Amino acid sequence: MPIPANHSKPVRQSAKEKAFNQIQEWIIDGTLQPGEKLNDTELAHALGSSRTPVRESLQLLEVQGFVKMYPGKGTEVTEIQREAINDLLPPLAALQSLSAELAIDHITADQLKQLDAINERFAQLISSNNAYAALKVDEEFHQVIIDISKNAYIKSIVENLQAHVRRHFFHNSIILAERSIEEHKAIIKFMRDRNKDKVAVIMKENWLRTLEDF
Amino acid sequence: MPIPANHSKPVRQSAKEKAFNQIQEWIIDGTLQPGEKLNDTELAHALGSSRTPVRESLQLLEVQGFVKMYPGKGTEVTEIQREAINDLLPPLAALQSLSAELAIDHITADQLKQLDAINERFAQLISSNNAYAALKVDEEFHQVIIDISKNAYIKSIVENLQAHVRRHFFHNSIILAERSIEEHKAIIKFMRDRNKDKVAVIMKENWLRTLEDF
DNA sequence: AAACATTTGTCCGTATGTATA
DNA sequence: ATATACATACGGACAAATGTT
Repeated sequence: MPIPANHSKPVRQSAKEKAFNQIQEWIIDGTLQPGEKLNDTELAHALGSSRTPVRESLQLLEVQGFVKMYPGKGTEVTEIQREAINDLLPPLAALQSLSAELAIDHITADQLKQLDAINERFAQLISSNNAYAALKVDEEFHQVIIDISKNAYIKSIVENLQAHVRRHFFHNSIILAERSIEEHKAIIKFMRDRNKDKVAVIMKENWLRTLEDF
Repeated sequence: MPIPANHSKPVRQSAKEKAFNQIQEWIIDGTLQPGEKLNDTELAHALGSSRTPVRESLQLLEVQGFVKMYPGKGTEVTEIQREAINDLLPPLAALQSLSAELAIDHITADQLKQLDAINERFAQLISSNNAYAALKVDEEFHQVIIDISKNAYIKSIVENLQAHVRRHFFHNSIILAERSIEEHKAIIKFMRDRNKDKVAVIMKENWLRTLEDF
């Protein structure tokens, strides 16, 4: 009897990881509303675990800025102001821009083609008005560049900031404009040309324009 | 009986905070060596607490990149390669540079004077070869700018990255050159002139030069 | 292969602290 | 102001997982 070869990842998820991922998702998609009070006993019950994994997850979520813990008092989901995006995008733009510059030192022809392919998918989702799927593919595009740039610090910081962007998407209907398609093409072109200055400029614009589009 | 007015901060430090700060300090100053295996029971004993606060602290330290936890196996202090500073400084430089630009929109005359004063202290510590104290005052200089820029995302990210820089100071004897004094003066000048482009450039240089000085 | 030793992961009870009546 | 109710912070014990002999 042939055993299925693609047992992919028997990633045993610890109760803590499960709790973390679930609570984070609930906060991002709005199931848990901004300002909502979080009771660890309740959450533990809802997740079928004890309070410990919930508590540990909440602490990690606090570091990421999704909840605020008032010691001895309570824990609540952080508020989300529309204007917070003004604080969020500039550092994200700066790091993505830097990442693109750094990626130029490592990028291969195959990887450039991969970026082309991702941007194709992105374009199709935009034209079919599938906004959320488009956002996820946009994230993928930028994550590939970050992986290529091989900088673990940037990678983890950007992952965190992008989670916040995703939350704004749900709450304040951020949308990605068609113009991003062309900007992505330009980014790929300048990376192919090994033009650090230009790729940095356009990458920054690509992110900051989201602000102007409000 | 007059009660001392400077009861400074009756900051109730929770056991978790105490554990976190102590362990982080031990890692940064090298008391806990890179690669060292951490046993939470031992640490708890050393800190006079139970495993819970230690465990929670270790999880936060993992997010910050100071330890690595292998589920079910063990926890160890992350290695520190001299070359890691090459990954660390570029994003830090980019964010500090951005922060200086943003600060220009808010900075007051008083705050500019405050920066002058800090740089004076910095210069004295450099000339008296007090390297670690100089590093701390340098951090203070940049933290003031970050506070002025009023961007919570940048603030928390930079705090984390600076903790790593401090660790490199202890392990690989990073030193701050006298040239930093003049660069700080230039930064203050350009902020006074509200010249965003120039302050961004010199701020970035101020951080990246640390790399070149090796 | 199986049982052991060690360390982490989880559970839950209790103490402590905070807010409300 | 005191007491009461409630949620968290912490502690200690048990369970699960890993590596070893």
